[in-house]
Amino acid sequence: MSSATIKDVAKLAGVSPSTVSRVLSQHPKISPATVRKVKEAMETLGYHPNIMAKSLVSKSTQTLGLVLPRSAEELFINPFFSEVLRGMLAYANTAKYDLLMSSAHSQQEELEAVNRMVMGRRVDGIILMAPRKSDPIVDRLREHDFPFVLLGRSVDYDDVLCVNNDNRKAAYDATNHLIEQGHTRIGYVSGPPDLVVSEDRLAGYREALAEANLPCNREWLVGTEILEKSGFHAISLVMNLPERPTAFVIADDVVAFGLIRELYQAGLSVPQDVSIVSFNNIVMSELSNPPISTIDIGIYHLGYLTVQQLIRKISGEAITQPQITVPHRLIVRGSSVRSHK
Amino acid sequence: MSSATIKDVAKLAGVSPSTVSRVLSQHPKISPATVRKVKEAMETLGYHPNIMAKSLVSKSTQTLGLVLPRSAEELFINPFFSEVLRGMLAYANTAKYDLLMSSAHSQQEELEAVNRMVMGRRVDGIILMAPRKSDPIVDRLREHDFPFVLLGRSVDYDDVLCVNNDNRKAAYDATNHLIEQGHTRIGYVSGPPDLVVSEDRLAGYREALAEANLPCNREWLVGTEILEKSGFHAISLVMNLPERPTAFVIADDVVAFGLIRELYQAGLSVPQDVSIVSFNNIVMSELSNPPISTIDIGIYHLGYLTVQQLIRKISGEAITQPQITVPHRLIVRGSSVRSHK
DNA sequence: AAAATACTTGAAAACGTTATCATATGCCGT
DNA sequence: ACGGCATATGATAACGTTTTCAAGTATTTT
Repeated sequence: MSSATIKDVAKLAGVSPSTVSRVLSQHPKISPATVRKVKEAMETLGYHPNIMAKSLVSKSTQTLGLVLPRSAEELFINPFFSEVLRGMLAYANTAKYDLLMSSAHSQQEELEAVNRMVMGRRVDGIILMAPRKSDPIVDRLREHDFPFVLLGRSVDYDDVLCVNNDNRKAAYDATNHLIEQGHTRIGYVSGPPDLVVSEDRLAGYREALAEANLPCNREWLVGTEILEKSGFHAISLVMNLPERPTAFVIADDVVAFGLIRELYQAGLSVPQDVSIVSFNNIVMSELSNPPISTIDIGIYHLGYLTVQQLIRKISGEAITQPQITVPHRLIVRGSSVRSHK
Repeated sequence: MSSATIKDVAKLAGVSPSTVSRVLSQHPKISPATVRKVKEAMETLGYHPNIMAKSLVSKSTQTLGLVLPRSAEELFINPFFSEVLRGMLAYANTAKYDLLMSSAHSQQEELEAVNRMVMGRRVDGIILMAPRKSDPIVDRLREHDFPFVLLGRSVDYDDVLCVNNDNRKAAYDATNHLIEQGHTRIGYVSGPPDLVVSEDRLAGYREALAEANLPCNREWLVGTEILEKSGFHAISLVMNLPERPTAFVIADDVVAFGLIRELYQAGLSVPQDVSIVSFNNIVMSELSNPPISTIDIGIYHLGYLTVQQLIRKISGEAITQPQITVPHRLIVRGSSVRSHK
């Protein structure tokens, strides 16, 4: 039951394939009568254009590539990912684009996947998530002048499209909030250290402390992976220090969840003994006990705008602002304010 | 900078395009010397095959379609989705398949997306998530004899491929666990009512109650959407009844989170006043306070096996078992056991 | 040593579209 | 009424692969 081709439609409608193609692409100079005939024929045959053939000649696939970074395991478990994907799909959908996803377990596979997509002309543009410092793939795509957009900040070039938060400022705000609550010993639990975002946030944290003339003890810097479990031991180490922090800025809500639980088991409670501010404002941060104070970074928007920028680039629209910053805002909840001091 | 074609490679290597194609597809009868020459040429030209052209003639795209249901908003916010996607991508990756995602806001769009993918020969097979009772898309794909797999149970046909849990038994187990803890008034908070899975779980819940000769009060059945917020009001209603439940089976961990918080705000605590068992075992259910007792349904596996089945079907392998059931297991945590009775 | 057989390569036709160019028809101005 | 000019359609050549068929060369068989 192989599907009908443009020729079948042409034959049934009594016109040439060219005419059918013109009807398909809504060519202006075509008589209403013919349009009707052709559409009728398409209907009765259940015709749908073969996208491969179409792409082959028109060189446009209406598809965007999304290669998941090799740290996908971490990302995935985090609701951050589904939310950003939701934003991406939302815009893609309005522009009639689809998303082609590929996952990679190693940098080698990552490069292969990009090559398959890009060089194989399988996608019109590509989205790169969570860039590391100086990513070879970025260089590659830049050389080939292939449309792509970074979800995150570009370290090396300032002409590449990217959509990002002001992570430095966000961490600065988070830290400042804790300072305003009267904390003087504030720790930091970071994400994967080679991610650009981790670096930026650490900088903002440091800046806020410096500005308030507060100490930034190396021992209070927990360098955990984004997965919640890995940080556990580190946390107990920190909390057993003679001079232990009374508050933490945490790079991710999921990590915060783990931390709260860990502290609870150690007999410490949030926010009475330790205050907490984290990042992302995932749905469950509001439902936690206590609810988690967090920086809402507009994840959905991040995804939405990323795709919007990419599609603009592909359509050849002039891009006035290659680097977009999505605003963040601090949401204060129970984890960082003690009801009765 | 348009990329090199197979002809360019052929010219540089001094052979015919056919030969290059044969090298590409690892044809057996081709001399080692030629292979070397051709590979060299491909290397220097940075050649990558054009997948569109390849698919056009070979009629295989190495791509699987995933159309997100119109209730995607709900699904997405739930970590369930990223986990199942992770499993899907993992297997797809090993088999060198990519995933083409499309989101739909209405049933109309859903059908369009499937048509674009299937009739446009853009994918080799398609994954359908969270099927509703008697889905027209299933009928359609069946008619066309197009490879597809259901993540969930097929209500109407027993020859369609599907990967599922024994949701009836899972709910039965969850309910039984609460009964064993001594509860006699057990409520149920369900997911979207038109989903097959909701129906199955409700049945299991009822069965367990009936078997234990316990009442199944209609007023204790909270029909919430899967999003955590919607259930709030309903819950307060239930808890204000003269004869209120002392335990709940909850269709989803995220809903459980919301419920615990809501109860807490009403001055009730878990598990002292109300016990809870839910479904999915998302990462955060372990990190909750108290940790949530839940049925682990093997989400990752669900996704992994779904793609495995689909690819088997596509490859024409004989499928002995069209319907696969992924085992579940009850994980007892703090939300359902009172430390000191 | 001739014939049969195996192995390796090339030429050309397909796959289902779009796009360019040419052609036929009807209409207008003079 | 006739050359010119829109307007609507058709023929044909791409697009970059794979695949079938045939042919050329090397190797074996009798």
